[in-house]
Amino acid sequence: MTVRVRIAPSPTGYLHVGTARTALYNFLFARKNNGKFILRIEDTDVERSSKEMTDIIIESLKWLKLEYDEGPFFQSDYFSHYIDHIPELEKTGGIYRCFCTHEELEERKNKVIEQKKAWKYDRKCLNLSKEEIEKNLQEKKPYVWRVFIPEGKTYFDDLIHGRIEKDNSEIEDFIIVRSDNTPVYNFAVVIDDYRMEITHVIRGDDHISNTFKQIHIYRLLGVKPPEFAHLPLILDENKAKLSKRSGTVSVLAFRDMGVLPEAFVNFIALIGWSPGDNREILTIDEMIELFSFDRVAKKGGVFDYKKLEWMNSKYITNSSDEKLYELVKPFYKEYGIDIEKFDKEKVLKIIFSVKEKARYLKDFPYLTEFFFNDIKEYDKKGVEKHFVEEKLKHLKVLKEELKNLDDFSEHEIERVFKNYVEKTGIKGGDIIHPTRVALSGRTEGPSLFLMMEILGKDEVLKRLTKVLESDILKI
RNA sequence: GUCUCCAUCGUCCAGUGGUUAGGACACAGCUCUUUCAAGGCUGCGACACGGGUUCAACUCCCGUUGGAGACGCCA
Repeated sequence: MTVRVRIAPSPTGYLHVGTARTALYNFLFARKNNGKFILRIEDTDVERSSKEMTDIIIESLKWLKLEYDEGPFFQSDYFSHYIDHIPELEKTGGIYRCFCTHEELEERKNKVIEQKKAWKYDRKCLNLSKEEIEKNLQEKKPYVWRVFIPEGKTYFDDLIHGRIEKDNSEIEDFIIVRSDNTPVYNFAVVIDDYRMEITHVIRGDDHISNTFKQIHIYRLLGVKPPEFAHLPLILDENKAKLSKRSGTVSVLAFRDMGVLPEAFVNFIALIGWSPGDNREILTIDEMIELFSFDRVAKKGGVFDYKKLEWMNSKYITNSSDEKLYELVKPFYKEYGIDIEKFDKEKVLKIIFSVKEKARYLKDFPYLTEFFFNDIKEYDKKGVEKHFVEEKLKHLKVLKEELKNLDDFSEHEIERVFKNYVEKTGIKGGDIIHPTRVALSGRTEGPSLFLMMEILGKDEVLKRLTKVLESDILKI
């Protein structure tokens, strides 16, 4: 039997980090087993669902490169299919009409809660006589369909947790069809998973309590339930379920701050799963190769932004300059720099010069701004510390030596500096720091000699002259 | 409150009866060096508690405590 799994987000918000990881594990499991990975949009809540959100989900999945084999399917396209199963379910005697109104329910519920007891539907409509039902129907009283839960125990063997069991007395006669004749989630899921021949339901463990209910629907349908794998949740720093309140949870927000999709996928894969050894950096193919449910943790894991940052910086340094060039382009644009207007070879060198320092793609423009624009202001502390008479006088001499340098390359420049230091006996820093501030306005940045090579002889001399002849000295 | 799930460094993972309990992030320090959010090295730091089972428990069982999740005509 071919493995068929699905990711079933509801388009009521952005694609959540947790949903992304669930999608990833589904994807890995499908690829590992040569199965199919299917996208199904759970939009039975018509009021809260929207087209825009659906597009965002698809875009997010695309960005993560979690390509689905089938879909997207929309539950709203199948409303009638779900309801079609009602007569057959009714025949089993396992479901019944409930005419209780919200108000009645609320009232009875409050009474029970006042007594500090757990509320469960009290089955008021379970034993309605045929006549009463007919009468209600005649009066066009709205009703919902509920599933009758018999005595006994409900259990399933979870691929991650092992057997999970619950006494049926803890499960209420839940609703599967609303009074407006639309299916409620638990019902739609079962019908869809059945209809789509889903073999493995891989989802967050916040669905465990739903699973018990769904098993009863399968029972009434006379269908064997799929395998279940309930993933531990992703937590925030307070160890609560990661939610909008916790901070950034939208997958696209990570893209927009310059996280590489490969880094993101690698990072979330490792929350709740391990390749079996101490590897941290893995390609998607390695993950597919190594994926298995017995390497999935039972315990929820905290989303550690610092580690994501570290991992992203690793991926950035390991990316080629050419690839980075394309990735970084929009971030420069947003910063007001059109890198395409500059010599590409030069830009590639610029990217190379800082890629080990960047944590996010969005760091690049700031880190390299002085290559593209004139220096607007010099770091105050740097000026105080390095633009002092005795250091600048060396700078003046050095400038002349640089002027005579024909091969303005990193190594030749370095040689000039080394020679000068040797000749005069001053410390390297005494000349290097002032130069850096003069050329970039900053006290930190890429390797100085490489920076000078990239800037080019003319620009270097120009910037040095500007400092040496300006009134910065008189501060 | 009821039910369910869970429990190794601050965090993410290894460890499946006998280990000096391992790696990574973070943190601290040292170092390299021309700076740095980079590199290198070192350090700090955990088996929640109590009972069993066993020659032997971080590992198995039970309980306690703690945490989380679910308790919608939401998904």
